[in-house]
Amino acid sequence: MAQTDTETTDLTAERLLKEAEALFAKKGFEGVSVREITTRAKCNLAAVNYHFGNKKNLYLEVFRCRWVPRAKRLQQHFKTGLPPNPSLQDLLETLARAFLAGPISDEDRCCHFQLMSRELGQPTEAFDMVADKVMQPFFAELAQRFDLSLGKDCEKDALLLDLLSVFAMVLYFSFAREAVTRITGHSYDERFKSRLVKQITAFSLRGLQGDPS
Amino acid sequence: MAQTDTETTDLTAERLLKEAEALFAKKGFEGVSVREITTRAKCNLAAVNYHFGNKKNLYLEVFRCRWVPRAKRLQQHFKTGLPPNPSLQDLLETLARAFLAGPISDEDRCCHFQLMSRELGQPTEAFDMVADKVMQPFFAELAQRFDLSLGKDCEKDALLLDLLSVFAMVLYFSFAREAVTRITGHSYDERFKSRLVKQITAFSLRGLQGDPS
DNA sequence: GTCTATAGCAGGATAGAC
DNA sequence: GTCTATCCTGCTATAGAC
Repeated sequence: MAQTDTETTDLTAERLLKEAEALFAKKGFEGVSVREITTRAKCNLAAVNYHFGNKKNLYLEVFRCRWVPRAKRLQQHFKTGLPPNPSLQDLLETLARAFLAGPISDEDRCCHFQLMSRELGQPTEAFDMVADKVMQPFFAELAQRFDLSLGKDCEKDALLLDLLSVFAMVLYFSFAREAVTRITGHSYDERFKSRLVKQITAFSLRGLQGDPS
Repeated sequence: MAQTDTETTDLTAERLLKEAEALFAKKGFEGVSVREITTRAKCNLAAVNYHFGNKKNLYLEVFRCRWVPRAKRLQQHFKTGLPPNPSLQDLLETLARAFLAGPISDEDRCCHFQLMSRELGQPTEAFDMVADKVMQPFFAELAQRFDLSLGKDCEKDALLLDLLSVFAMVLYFSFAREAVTRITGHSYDERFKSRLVKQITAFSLRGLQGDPS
């Protein structure tokens, strides 16, 4: 019912955003044509320019309207999935599971991390938004939570590098599926994804605290 | 002196490969035009088609003639950098240092990992070559070396996942420099790169063996 | 808000002179 | 082996009918 003026009930624009996201993730900004996007979205070639002004702005809106909200949802899922007084292992396992096997479709997950890794390697304007709205606040919050569980002997700097290391694994196992499959021989079924969550949890738990016993 | 017939003294082709690699790494295959490559290589537009047939084949030759040899050099540097009876820490530190601060220019290093991460996320024909000629043999060799240092209680499967986890960090800290800089506030000077080597070594050492004491 | 039609340009590739 | 000139396709973006 109540809707802002910028986000009216515009099914065409929604379809465009959806298809554009999938294609940008798969082929990159330059690898996709407006024609391909509009064809897939079953609308007219001119629709991109009408709704978003130009191709580049469509790309930015994909991040604004789809990527950032999904990232927030994943963060939320992590938070609500935590037990009351989470141990370090709880934190790591809930985190890994939220990102690797969280409450979104596998297709969306691939899409999400593909777009992310493209921006990580080749930052554009979208990266600024992601860094400000998603990465910085989330890492700040994570740092706090882990700080509590780790005791007092860790400097801020070291903790951030540790968190980045954990994040590196999450990202790698999400976006380099083909390579992981080649090396390990496993395909990404539910069983293997669960195995990966355990791997990241166990490896990081030891990595973070040194001695688990 | 002795030269194969496919790799004659062709300075233009060399320049093309060099400039093409830098541009493909920076902007991706679709983001670069043949015109841009030939302009940078200070040669004629037709040179790409004359020497390599077409743009796609130039991309493949970049991997064949530059990427794979560089990867082999890095692997070699890792091997010769190891002490006679390497401990687990020796293995990890030498490995991390070879890739993060090894015997190539920083420009080449960025280039190398950018191309790699593009192929990891979006495998093309080049990925097959890299997987067969570089990844598979290197991981097999690493698995052997780490197996010796770790004792008998590790299954092959778990070891591979551990190695992939280490590799995930190496890759992430190499190709996501912008994000790492935003989160940590550090720029990639020699000091910070050394810090990263220590981080990966220490984190992985604990992650791999559980109890460092 | 959606369409067709098209302007205007940049892209990869090639032919043929030198 | 290198050049110029050019073909032709495909692209983004826009104008204007409906």
